[in-house]
Amino acid sequence: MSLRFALLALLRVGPLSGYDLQKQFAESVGHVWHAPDSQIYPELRKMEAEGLIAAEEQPRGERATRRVYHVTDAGDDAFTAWMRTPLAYARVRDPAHLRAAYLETTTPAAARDFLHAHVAQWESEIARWEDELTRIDAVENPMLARRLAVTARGDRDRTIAFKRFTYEGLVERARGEVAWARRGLALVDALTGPDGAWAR
Amino acid sequence: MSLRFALLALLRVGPLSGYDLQKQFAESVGHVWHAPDSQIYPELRKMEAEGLIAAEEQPRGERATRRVYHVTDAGDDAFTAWMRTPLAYARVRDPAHLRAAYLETTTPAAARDFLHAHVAQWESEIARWEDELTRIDAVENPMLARRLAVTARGDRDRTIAFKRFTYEGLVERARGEVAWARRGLALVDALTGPDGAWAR
DNA sequence: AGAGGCATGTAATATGTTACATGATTGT
DNA sequence: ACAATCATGTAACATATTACATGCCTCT
Repeated sequence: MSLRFALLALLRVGPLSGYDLQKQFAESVGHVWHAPDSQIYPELRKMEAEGLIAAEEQPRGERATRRVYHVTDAGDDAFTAWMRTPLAYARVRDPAHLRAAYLETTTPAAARDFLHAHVAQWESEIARWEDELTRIDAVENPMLARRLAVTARGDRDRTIAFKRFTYEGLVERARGEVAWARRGLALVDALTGPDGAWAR
Repeated sequence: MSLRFALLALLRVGPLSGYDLQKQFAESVGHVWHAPDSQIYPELRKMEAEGLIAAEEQPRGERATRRVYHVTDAGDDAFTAWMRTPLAYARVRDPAHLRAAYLETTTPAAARDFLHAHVAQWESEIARWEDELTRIDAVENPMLARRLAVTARGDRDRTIAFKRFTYEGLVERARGEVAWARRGLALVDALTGPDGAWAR
């Protein structure tokens, strides 16, 4: 359900072809809401059918065409309406915490592997998001630059402020995950005997 | 994919009917991995077809029967194998952070509503999980009590320790969400003019 | 002529959500 | 007799994942 609003958010900045959209997606909203190309193209068609966006076909070379999408008034309304609607929170469904709850059923080695992987996973996400943060500060992100170009002076600070707010939140959450997993590693150590098996 | 392992984790403690399982689920693993009844019953049938669990039909009154499931050796193997397998991390897909990234496109009032709802959402989760934590300490949780009853003395501490570890992690993460949203509220205040609209 | 990127998808499968449906049994 | 709760699902739909498929255009 959120995918279409992520797409609308990008298209509201200016028209884009499906391909461009998909590329930009990966390096902006994609950090927050991942979607593969194979989901984006069909969703664009559906949104077109529902009148939220419209395509302009542009010739590309002799035979090929590309479809450049723009947001319709209906699409704009749908987006702003969504922004005013309470979010539907999904129930918790978290594989890492599910596994954590049963770590005593496996070996200390497997428990450590899991926790190390958790640290690595979130550290790599932190790296991506911090990278985004520095690019936000430098206004290097292509999508953000386009956005700021069409944005009135007074709005720029807000746009940047909420981007920073968003990514800082993600980074902090990820740091929490890392800290949690490290505490888990300490716990495994504390529960392990000198022979490497669980202490008795 | 994780649902079946959540179910196996519960059934490994001892046989349960689909109904009992579903009830216990809601107040143990369900805090970590939510699933509605309508997903549990079919999954049990699938797991039975795959030989991970087996059902024993018990008469209930004159006409009715209940199917009591237990874990087979194959199911036990599947569970321990899963515990040793690296977790597949899903890509980030987070509606709240998606919306946060575009808060400048709505009114300050709508932004505040969203952030207040975020605080409320996570505070209610915190309450549930902290409740679980006190019940873990009191060994009041029926599922945990059953589990400890079939668990050798030395394993009890570990079982409890990892449960605590899991729920503490959830609570901390949720606290992070609350703190983040509160910072967002302060940010909205800072960006709002005396007329209640965005400052220019 | 060939590589790399532009451009757009389909198909099959898995997973999850929502709403609906039905009837038996037990305790009051 | 009736309510609560035990007990087990089906159907329809929405969403997401993975793998595969196809062909043009531009630059070297």
